[in-house]
Amino acid sequence: MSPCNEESSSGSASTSQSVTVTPAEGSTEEGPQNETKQMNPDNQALIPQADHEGVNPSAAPPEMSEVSDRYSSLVQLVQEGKNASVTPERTLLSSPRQPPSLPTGQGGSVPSGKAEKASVDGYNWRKYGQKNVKGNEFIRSYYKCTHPNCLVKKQVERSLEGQIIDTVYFGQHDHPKPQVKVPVAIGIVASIVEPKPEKASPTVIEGKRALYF
DNA sequence: ATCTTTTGACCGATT
DNA sequence: TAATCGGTCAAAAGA
Repeated sequence: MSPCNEESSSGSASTSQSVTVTPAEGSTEEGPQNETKQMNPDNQALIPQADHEGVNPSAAPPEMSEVSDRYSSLVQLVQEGKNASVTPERTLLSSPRQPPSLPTGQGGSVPSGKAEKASVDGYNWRKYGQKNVKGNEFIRSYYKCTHPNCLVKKQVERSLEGQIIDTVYFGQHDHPKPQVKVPVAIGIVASIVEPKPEKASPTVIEGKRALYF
C-alpha cells in the first residue's frame, strides 16, 4: 500500500534517470550559488519531457570533467537513454563557506535531532539512510518526502565539516507544500505556498548545469 | 503512542 | 570473478 514501493526490498537505486537542471527551488533564499538537480526515480512523478531532449544536459560539455563523478554518472545514464522521464534536480549549497546556521537542515548540518523535517524547500522529509561516500570525504544523507503519495527523494551531501555540499532531488512533488503556520509578520516576507507550477511545467534550464566544485 | 533519526547490514551495480 | 561503491531496509532508540 505504501506508495513508495519503488524500492523493492532489494537495495540498488532505480536507475532510470534523466538529468534536467532546474533552478533551485529554495534558491529564493539560498542564494545564487544554489543549484538544483532533480531526477525522477522511476515511475510517475515526472512528466516525460520528451520534447526537451534538445535541452538535455546530456550535452554535458567536455570541460565539465570537474563535475562530481556522481553527476557524470547520471549524465551518462541519461545519455545511454535509460529513461527520459527522470529529472534530477541538484541544489548546490556549496557556497564554500555556508554558515551552518540556516533556518532548517539544509543550511546547517543538524548532527542530531530533527534534521530537516521542513526544510527550506517547504516539504517534509524523513531520513532513511546515511552513507559516507567518495572516500569518506562526504556524508550523504537520504531523505524521502513524507507525503503519503509522494515518491520524491532527496540526497543531501555534506562535507566532514558539516557543510552542505549539494542537494539532489529525485522526482517532483505532486502535492502542494504542507501548510506551515508562520507568524503573519514572517508570512509577509515569505509566502509559503506559491502558485509555482511544481510539475506542470518542467523547468528545464539547460545553461544552468554549471556545477560548482 | 507516534514519528523520526540513527546505524549496521544487505544487495545490486559498477569497475 | 572479485572488490568496491552506492542506495535502501529494518530494528532500536529518542523526542
